[in-house]
Amino acid sequence: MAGIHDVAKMAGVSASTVSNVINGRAGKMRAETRQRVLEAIEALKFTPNSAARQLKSGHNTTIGLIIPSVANPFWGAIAHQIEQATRKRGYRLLICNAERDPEVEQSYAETLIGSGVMGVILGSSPLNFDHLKDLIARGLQVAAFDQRARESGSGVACSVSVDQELGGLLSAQHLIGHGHRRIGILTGPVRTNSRIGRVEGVRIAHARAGIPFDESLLWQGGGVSGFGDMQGAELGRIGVRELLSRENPPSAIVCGNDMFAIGAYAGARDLGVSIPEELSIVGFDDIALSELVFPPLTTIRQPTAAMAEMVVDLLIHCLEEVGAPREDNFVNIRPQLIVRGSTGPARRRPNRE
Amino acid sequence: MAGIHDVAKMAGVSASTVSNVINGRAGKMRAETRQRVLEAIEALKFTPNSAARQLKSGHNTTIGLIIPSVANPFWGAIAHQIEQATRKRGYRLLICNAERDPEVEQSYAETLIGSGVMGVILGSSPLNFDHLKDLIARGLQVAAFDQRARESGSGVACSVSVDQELGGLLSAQHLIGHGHRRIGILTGPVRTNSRIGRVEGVRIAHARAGIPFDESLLWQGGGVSGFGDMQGAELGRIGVRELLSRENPPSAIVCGNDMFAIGAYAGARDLGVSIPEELSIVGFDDIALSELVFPPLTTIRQPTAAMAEMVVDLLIHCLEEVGAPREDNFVNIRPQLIVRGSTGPARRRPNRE
DNA sequence: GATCTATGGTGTATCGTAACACCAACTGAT
DNA sequence: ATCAGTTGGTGTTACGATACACCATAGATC
Repeated sequence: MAGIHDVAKMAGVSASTVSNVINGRAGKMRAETRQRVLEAIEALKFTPNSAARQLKSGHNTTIGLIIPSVANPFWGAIAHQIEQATRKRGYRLLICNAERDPEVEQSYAETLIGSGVMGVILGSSPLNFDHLKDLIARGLQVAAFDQRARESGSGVACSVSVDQELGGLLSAQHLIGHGHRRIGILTGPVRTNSRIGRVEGVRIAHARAGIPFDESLLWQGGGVSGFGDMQGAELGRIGVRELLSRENPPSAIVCGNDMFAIGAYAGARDLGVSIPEELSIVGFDDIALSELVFPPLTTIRQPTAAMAEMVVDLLIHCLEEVGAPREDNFVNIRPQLIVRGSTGPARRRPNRE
Repeated sequence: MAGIHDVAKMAGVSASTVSNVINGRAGKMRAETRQRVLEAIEALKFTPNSAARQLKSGHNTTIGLIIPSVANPFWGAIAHQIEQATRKRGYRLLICNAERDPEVEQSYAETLIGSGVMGVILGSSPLNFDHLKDLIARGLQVAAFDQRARESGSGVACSVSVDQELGGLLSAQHLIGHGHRRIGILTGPVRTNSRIGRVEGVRIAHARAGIPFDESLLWQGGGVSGFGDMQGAELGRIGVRELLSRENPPSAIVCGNDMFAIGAYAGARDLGVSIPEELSIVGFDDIALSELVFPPLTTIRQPTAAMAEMVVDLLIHCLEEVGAPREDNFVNIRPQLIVRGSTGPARRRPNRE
């Protein structure tokens, strides 16, 4: 492996000059010298050793992304968009899978900080950031994605999120507007701020319409320890079957995300229940698939491309200008209800009682 | 940020001893000393700086994964499984999105090598590895995933892949067995070895059955420059509409992957064509979604979990034992036909001629 | 009592780069 | 002729962890 000195020797200059060439300080030398150095770099296939580089400069241009699961297309798409946004700004992205497990998250964050990363985007929407407090104290900048980091006490530098509560509200209002009175919820464990917000929105919609929300219709799948991110669709399938087998089943279901909804399609089919005639379903996220399944899924759209650009912008800003976080570092975006074919008027319910 | 010296000072030992503690050379010191060091590490929240560490040792325990697109659930799942396998072996994984673009691939590979990564798993199945030749010459170990690296001239260290040709063969044979005589193919540009293999398999099945393969039914979407990995489903939708609008449309379609197939479902629906009664569809990959869509998708299963373990094993082996690559570093796995509901007997075709 | 050998450490060079303080040579003005 | 300013560099040091050679002390052996 060629080092900067080899290049310097070949070009007949000092290592410092080579360093200057590499780092674009073109004004510091003659064009001719620069050319010679460039040729030597080319000839020796020299790549600056980033370990050494960041050892000296103390930081690097990599940011980390910690998400629940790349296996969920929503997070896959997000990762993809964040990666693009990151690359456009001259940074690189390190993607980590943490399954929402605080320990794994912490371990990855430590790994990241150890490799010089100073900024991390966290997609898991945890209830608190205690597990990262030490890291934050050591200078790690954390951007929360998927929840608004309200109390500045958390130490989070910035956040970008859809207004989860509004999303839940919109989906439930849409259903209520169609005459649905018993609305179920299918979600992973309601132990993250994003899910809490969504469920709360559904409750508020009920309250506003003067309809009681039956807590027994809140189905949470994903086990005691897990969060059901990997197997969202499978859980949706199971959950819907369970809800529909009840005494007094719901006529509509709000899903924690689109994968749950797609699983719910399968579960409803298993039972011979047709959508939207007998059961209305609303998703959340608006992944690309939502439009392709049948019936096309009514869902809450998160403008992920714009959000990706935004977090990356905010985080890099926090990284480069070490000012105190301002209030507008915490962005809340209005989600949008996309009405497609999976929701319809509530049919007269065969009154069993 | 605490360094090793701060820890050393606090524990009243030298930096060397701290280093020994960190690196598990427990025999080198008294248990009591070790304990003191450990406590100091804890108190100072010390994380070894991996940049400095790998500067000295020259390498690190990170491997890279370069895939076409995390936005495709197949690759998302693969990334997830490779990440798990990697972590189990004490390595970390750097995931990169390269869209099959040789230039982006090369740039990421350079970035990776610059950050000390010595092994990369490549999922893009390119026709050749010329763009990585220089990097390989500089010591980068490349594992090909999704294609068998036949000629050792490529410099690839190992490979794990499903037998693509066999996959194509199985899917086409299944359809031919159901009486289909006009079989279409829906795929991204046939400019990667994996796709070439799959298509070739379909051709072979035709040849064996003595049926001519109509080349005009090979639909390739994804543009001249792109590879159609991000928008597979969208392309499948467009492609199927195009094929079905022909004079003499196919009665069955083999799809390049499951996302194409799912898109094809939507396209067929757009045209009011029912699956499998009027059109049979076979996918490739067997992603989790395949079982959930309706009708459940007949597809070719790639045993991704096992394959992920295998590549990681092989690559780490190549990394650690610097022996010459043996023949069994190149694994070819038999894919499996999973028959579900999207394929059925060919109906009598309304003979338009 | 002298020497040997574990045991349990320490001191320091080293990795490849960047930052920073220099400096040589030339130009043009006085 | 002298000086200031500019251009185009050079030399040295520091970054943080590690490997390796080295060393101090205690107890064992002759």
